[in-house]
Amino acid sequence: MKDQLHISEQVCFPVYLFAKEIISQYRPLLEALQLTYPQYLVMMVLWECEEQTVNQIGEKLQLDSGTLTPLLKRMEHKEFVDRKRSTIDERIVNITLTEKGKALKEEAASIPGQLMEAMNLSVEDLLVLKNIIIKISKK
Amino acid sequence: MKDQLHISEQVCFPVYLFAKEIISQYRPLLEALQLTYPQYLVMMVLWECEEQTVNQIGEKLQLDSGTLTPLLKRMEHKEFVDRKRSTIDERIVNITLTEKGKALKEEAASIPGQLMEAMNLSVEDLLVLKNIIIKISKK
DNA sequence: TACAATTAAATTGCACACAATCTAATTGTA
DNA sequence: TACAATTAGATTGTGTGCAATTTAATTGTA
Repeated sequence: MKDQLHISEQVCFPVYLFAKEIISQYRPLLEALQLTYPQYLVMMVLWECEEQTVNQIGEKLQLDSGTLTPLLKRMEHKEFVDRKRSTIDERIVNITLTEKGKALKEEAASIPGQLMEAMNLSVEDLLVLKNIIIKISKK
Repeated sequence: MKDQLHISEQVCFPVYLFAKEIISQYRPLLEALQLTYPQYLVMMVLWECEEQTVNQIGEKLQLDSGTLTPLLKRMEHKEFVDRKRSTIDERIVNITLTEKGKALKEEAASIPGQLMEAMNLSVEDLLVLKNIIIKISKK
């Protein structure tokens, strides 16, 4: 039996490396928009629905308040979002897109295509990969 | 044409989520060994070859000195590795396993199996995933 | 042999990521 | 209605991850 504690035998290591590679390919593209990758994910969630609570964003992106609170404050400082505590339930903080945040969507439109080109990926490759991960994750 | 800036259309997001999921499944298993996932990767590299430079470890794991230097210091503090500056070339720091570090391999032997069980993954699933990522990454 | 270029780590600074805890507000229920 | 339980965010602390810079050592070359 092969030694499973061998880096070349690891299956999770390539996933870990690939995820880092993706983010590093996004970095220069997103830098032009003053966004990091997690911030870009938040923007995508907000472009779909312009007002959401911290919790709703966190559920969609699988991030907790310990990550999101400071991240959203940085995005507020860059004037992409507003943070307002709900008057109906004061525990809740509503995140809304600013005009600047909405406008950023146009600039971001070319990012998905640019990324695929940068990584030299085909639509087919990505679909196969995505479907396998979704299939595995769903178990 | 579909809106590519839609979280559900993203291919990279599932990879990012899956990588985080893997690490979170490793966490409780590795905690018993007092290791984090990146530290576990370093240990695997060292179990293969008990003396390596910071650079060699960094190349294998795709991590730079900004990440590795403090990480290795934490591992030194836990007495899993020794850090010794080379006498031949004083720019180089050699990392070696301590006896405690070598012994940890026995305890770690069950981790790969436990992880697959925890994530409910089959060998087939993982091989397919690994091969696709390697194929895509190699382009 | 001087000395510029290169190399290996370390350092600094910023931004996640997450566990654990805390605070304040709301809800459920006796 | 009191009041315990729950909920939403914020905070604290630790550990990556990486860009940029720094320091010290070594190498290449005029």
